[in-house]
Amino acid sequence: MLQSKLFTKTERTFPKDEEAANARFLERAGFIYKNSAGVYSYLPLGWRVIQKLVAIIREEMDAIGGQEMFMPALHDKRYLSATGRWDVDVVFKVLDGKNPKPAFSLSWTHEELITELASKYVHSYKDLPFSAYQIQTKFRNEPRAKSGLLRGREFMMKDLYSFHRDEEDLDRFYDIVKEAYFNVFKRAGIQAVYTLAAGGDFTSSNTHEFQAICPVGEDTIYVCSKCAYAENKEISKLSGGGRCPKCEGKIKEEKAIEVGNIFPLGAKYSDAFDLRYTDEKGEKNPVVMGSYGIGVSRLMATVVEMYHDEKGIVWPESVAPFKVHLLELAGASASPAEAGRKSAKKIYEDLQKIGVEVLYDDRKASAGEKLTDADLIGLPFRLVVSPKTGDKIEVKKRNEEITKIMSFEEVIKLLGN
RNA sequence: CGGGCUGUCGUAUAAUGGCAGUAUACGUGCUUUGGGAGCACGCGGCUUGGGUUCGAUUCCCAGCAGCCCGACCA
Repeated sequence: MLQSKLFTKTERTFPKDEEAANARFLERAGFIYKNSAGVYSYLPLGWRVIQKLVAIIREEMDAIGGQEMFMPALHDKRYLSATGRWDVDVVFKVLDGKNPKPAFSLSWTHEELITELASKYVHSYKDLPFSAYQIQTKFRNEPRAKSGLLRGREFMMKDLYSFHRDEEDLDRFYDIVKEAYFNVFKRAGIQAVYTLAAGGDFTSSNTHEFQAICPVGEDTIYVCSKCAYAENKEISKLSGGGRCPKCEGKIKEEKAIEVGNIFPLGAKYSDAFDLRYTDEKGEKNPVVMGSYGIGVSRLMATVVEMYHDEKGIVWPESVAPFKVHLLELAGASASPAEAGRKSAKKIYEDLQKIGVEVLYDDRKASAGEKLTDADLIGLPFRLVVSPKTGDKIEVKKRNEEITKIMSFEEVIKLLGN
């Protein structure tokens, strides 16, 4: 992509009032735009990051047999009424201009919808198990949106739902999802702690959360410094300085961001929508369900919280909007052929040919501005072409201080893996 | 929802009960070019409503909005 064509621009200053690093950097660098508190637009750079995360999540969900689908954001009142969740505080209710009372809500979760639609197709034990997921917008009227993308009123979520004949089969799949989730977070550069937690409005069972330890996190967890066993403070009887119930290791209290969770739902939703199957003996049984969420936009914010320095974001390669930031400093394109060197434009085109994603800063701007922007935007590799580099290219990794001078062939070798 | 802080050009800020200034961004021109270049000219602003006052961007009250703390939080 040509940076001169990118319609967004970086700001010279941080947004006032914002304290969370993800809000400060993502807004300043032009990844997101705040329309209202907790309501954001994803701009071209930010949307590419979301797409990288979505691709990772999709691969891991597909790998465990999850079937991708897409459900409505507009929910008829009958769905939430069936489970008593119509009057939950966070529900946005929609007036349609004719009916004086709201008859629809905006999607805050999809258990009701998928359970009802599953009841159309599931009749026999032969139809089980299966799982389906979607990546969609959730709306929750949070009493206090905060910390940039960490707690929004509108946000993006991957939600997976699984359907089983009994608890044993649910438990089996639960562990499979657990491993898939660890893969997702690891690939995104996030080390997550598997944490025992409560189920809130979703289930009365204990649940598990994937917590990224981080000072701006809203949750408090107790985690064993030896075996990483963890419990959320909201249900825990542990305390900081205590001993781990599993291995006697020392328990530490940590602030953490909940980046994902997995819930055993039992038959709560199946009962509400009469989702039952006939077993081998001809008897009808309720379908046992699980639901599994990953906050995609929150995950993006978490990556920024984990990977930034005073100059800007330091994207892990797996989720960076582009792999390479190619800077052409003034004078470099004066007469490349004459000087016997490859023009920045040619380098840009050749890298694209071999599939390297490049943001090419072809703007008429000072060296200082381009270098500062490169640090702020934070792509993994910075290539500089200038009169000083001659027929070579200067290469710097965003997460390292050293710069190297390389030939184009050496750059290809470095990037082409 | 309770508490606190804050609302001034696009952005970030200053001052002020009576002409609202600076930086940057933006436009034009010229000169520049390795860590947010220089000069000149230009464009552009006081959150809304009420009150006090001869006069309010400024003081007071309320609303709205944003951030932070708390409550809440799959």
